[in-house]
Amino acid sequence: MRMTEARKLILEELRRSSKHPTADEIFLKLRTELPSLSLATVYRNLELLERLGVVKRLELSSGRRHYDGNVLDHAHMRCIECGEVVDMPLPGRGWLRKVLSLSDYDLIGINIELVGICKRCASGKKARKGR
Amino acid sequence: MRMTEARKLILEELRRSSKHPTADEIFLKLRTELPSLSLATVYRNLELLERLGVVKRLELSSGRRHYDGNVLDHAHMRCIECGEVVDMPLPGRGWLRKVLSLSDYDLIGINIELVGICKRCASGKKARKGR
DNA sequence: TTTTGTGCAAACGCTTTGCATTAAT
DNA sequence: ATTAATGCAAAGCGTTTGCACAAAA
Repeated sequence: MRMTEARKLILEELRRSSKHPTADEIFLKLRTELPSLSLATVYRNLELLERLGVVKRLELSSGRRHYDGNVLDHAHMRCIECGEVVDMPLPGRGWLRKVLSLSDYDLIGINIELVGICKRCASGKKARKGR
Repeated sequence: MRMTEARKLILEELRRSSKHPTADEIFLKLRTELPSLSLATVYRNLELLERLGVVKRLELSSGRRHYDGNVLDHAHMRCIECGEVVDMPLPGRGWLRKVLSLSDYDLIGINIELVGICKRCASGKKARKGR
């Protein structure tokens, strides 16, 4: 694996921000620093970084895929108005034990998405940008 | 709202099975009973039934959207090998209270997806069909 | 008879891929 | 020099939509 300019920037961007960006948000952001960058490269690198376990793919119900530079497990809260996503703690061990005992599954991962309206949107102060 | 043949069959199918089908799984299933049915109609009815709160849209990380005839809140466990989805209980109230106190959001809904491998797939007895 | 619902096919939005070219090693 | 990585454009795939027609009410 070669450490290319694109790769480095994408990883830095994910590590730097806590904003859980989508592929094209990353693309638009980095385009200024690396004008030759293409969206396909962003997608390819995100897939690779995810396979390496360096970055986490978030399956939110926004229709788009989000990425997270923080691999430690946590849940997410998404605002249905503006699309903002913030980190939340996981439920306690008790629930997990219950789930495992009920299911007969080998657990690989957990995706927890809380959906709501953030304070700013609730008070009508922020422009709509997501769905 | 008119109770058409298509509508009735789609709703029945969702109520009957605990399989959390996708739009096109429903389409393929009902095609035998109602050959004139089109995929677009399935999509339109699912959206309508969801708006009515009669059916629930599941945001799983399979790339496709699943629907659930059980509107009561519960989590889901998905097998990454065969795509099977089974119901699981929600975490306890304690975690919810913590999340709400930390977030400043008005909570609207919760999507919890556990990802794992079911017993049959783990023992190599079932054919791959999902992702 | 009036609308709502439908089938069809085209459009859409995000993601993936084939291929020729570029650039890390 | 070798081969992974890239840009571009096209293809893919699930979902949505415009429109003329069909069928509930």
